Amino acid sequence: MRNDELLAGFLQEMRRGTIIICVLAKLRQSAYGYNLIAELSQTGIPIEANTLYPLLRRLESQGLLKSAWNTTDGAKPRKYYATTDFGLEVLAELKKHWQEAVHNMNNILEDR
Amino acid sequence: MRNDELLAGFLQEMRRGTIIICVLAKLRQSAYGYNLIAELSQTGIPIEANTLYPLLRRLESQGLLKSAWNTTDGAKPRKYYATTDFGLEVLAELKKHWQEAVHNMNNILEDR
DNA sequence: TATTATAGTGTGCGCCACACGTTATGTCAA
DNA sequence: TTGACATAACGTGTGGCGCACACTATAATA
Repeated sequence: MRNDELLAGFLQEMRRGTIIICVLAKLRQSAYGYNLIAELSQTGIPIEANTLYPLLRRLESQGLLKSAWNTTDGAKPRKYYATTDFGLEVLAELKKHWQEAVHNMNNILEDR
Repeated sequence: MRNDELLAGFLQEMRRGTIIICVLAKLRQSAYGYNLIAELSQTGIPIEANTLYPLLRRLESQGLLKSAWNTTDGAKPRKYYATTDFGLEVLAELKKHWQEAVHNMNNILEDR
């Protein structure tokens, strides 16, 4: 396997665990899928639509997100998602662990 | 599903992408599996033996690690692994992307 | 003989990406 | 005007990969 293919795989794995925390954090302000993809992309966190949509549904089924269709403004129906209170609790926990992880990683990376 | 079960799953996902970079970094000094587990655990990065062993083999098959049995000192045979030059290159790339990811994550987490 | 150190395998499950499908809205030209 | 095409927005089915769990195996040591 070529160098860049290998790397691409690893980076994908790296993103994998962080996507959830990104989504929960972003959806403290409600947004719809298509929009979220653009915003995350802008912030340097690319995510495929085919990855995000199932993720949103999963997080909702776990009670971390709530959703509502917005068809009122006469246009394309959009499904707005937002983080629930429970989601915020989980986010806080994840954030804590994330920061610890970053700290630990830095130790290992800088070590010798 | 209960709160802590959910969290445990997410944290596992979070570790998932970082394990490779930890292993590559740690094995700049050669070590054997059982030992590595202890060292990583000490640094706050727990990893299951059943996870690490296949990982080491995979990374070796990808040319990122090299291994050698040490049976010389008359004791339990230990398989020492160490990061190859190629592995070091990949590590450098991963490190770069990791630091970017941390930066991006911080933006999202602190935002608003 | 039991425990611990050390390495390994087989299986199930979850998640991401790829490919594809679907509906609705705008838009531009014949 | 209308048909063709792009694009916004949401969705599903499938494959592959990697982690964890449970388990096996061997050597040393107490």
